Amino acid sequence: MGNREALIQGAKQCLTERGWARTTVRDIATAAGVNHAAIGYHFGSRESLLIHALVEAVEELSEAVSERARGGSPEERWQALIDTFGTHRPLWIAQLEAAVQAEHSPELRERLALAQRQGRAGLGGSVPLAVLSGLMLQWLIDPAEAPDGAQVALELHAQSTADFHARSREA
Amino acid sequence: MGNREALIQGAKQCLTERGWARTTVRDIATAAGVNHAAIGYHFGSRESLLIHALVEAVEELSEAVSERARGGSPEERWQALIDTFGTHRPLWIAQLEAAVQAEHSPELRERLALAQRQGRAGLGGSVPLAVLSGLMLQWLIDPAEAPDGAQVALELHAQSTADFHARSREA
DNA sequence: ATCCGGTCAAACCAAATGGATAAACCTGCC
DNA sequence: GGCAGGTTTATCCATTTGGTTTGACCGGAT
Repeated sequence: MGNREALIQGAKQCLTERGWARTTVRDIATAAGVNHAAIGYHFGSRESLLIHALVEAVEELSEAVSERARGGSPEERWQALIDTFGTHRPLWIAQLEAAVQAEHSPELRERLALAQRQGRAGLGGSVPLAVLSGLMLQWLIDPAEAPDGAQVALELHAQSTADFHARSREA
Repeated sequence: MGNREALIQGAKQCLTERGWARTTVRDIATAAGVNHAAIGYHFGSRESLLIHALVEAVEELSEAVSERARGGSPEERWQALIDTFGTHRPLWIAQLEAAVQAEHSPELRERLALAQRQGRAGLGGSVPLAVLSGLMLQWLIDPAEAPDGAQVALELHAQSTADFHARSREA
C-alpha cells in the first residue's frame, strides 16, 4: 500500500475516532505510519485529504447499504439495515461528519447529493432513505432506545392508519 | 445582554456559519463583541462554551418543532415541519453538529438523548422522528430534490401497501 | 553505471490557537 | 469617599497547527 492510500485509510480512522474537528495532520500521519509531509505532497492540504476520505467512506457505505436494501420481509430488511449501524459504524459516522462538512464544502455537498439520489433509488423513495438516516442518528446517540426492525415495520404500517385518524379528526 | 449571554449567541452564530471545526475562540469573541478572555472566565474553555451553545440550540429547536407537530392533516403537518428547515436553518445545523460532537462528548450525548425522547413523544413514535431528521439531512444537502409534505404523506401511506406486496412476494 | 522522474521523510517555519495573567472597571454598599 | 465583589479587557505565553523546504531514496530506462 502506497502512502497515498495509507493516508486515506488513516484519515478515515481519525475521522471516526476523533472527528474532523479534532483530527490534525499529525494524527493522520501517525495513524497511517507516514510522515505528515506526505499529506501536502499527495493532497495539497489537510482539508482536501479529509474530503477525499469522506467521499470514499460515503461511497463504501452506499454500497454496503444497497446490498442490504433488497430481499426478505420489510421487517427483515429494516433489521438488516439497522444492523449496519453496528457493523459499519465508522462509515456511518463518516457519513454524518460528511453531512456537516458539506455545509462548508460545495464539492463535498455535490458528492453527497449524488449519493443521496442513489440512496433514494436503492431504497425506493425519499421517505425510506429519511427513515434510515434518521434511525442512524437515533442509534448513534442512544442505541438502547432506538427501535429494531420489527418496531420500524410496525410503525410504518401504523402510519397510514394514524393518517386516517388524523384526517377524520380534522373534519 | 451580559457577556455570558452574548458569548452563547456568538457561539451559535459561529457554529452555523463556520461549524465547530472552523470556529476559534477569537471568532466567537468577535461575533459577540467581547474580549476572548471572557470565554475562559465564563465557561472555562472553548469546548465548554460550544457545548453550552449547542445544548441551547437543540432545546430551542425541540420547542419549535413540537409547536408544529400537531394540528391539521398529515400532509399539512409534514409541510409545517419541513418548512422549519428553512425558517430555523441555524438551529437544524446546530442539531446536526451536535449529533457529530455527541460522539466525543458524553455530556452532550446525554442531552441529545433526552431531546430525542421528547421528540419521539412529541411526534408520536421513533419513525416520525427518524423521518423528520432524515428529511432534514436531505434538505440541507440538496433542497431541490427533497420531498415536500404531500410527497412525504404519500410515501408514508404507500409504505404499508408496499409492505404488503413485499410480504406476499416473499411467500 | 548513470540518469531521471516520482516518492518520501527530517527538519524548519510562520501563523494561529487556546488559555492564563494581571490590571482596570464598574456597581452597589458602608 | 472608599471599600469589596464580580466582571471585563489588554496583553502575554507556550504549544500546536498546517504547510514548505531540502535532500535522500528508489525503481526503471538508457
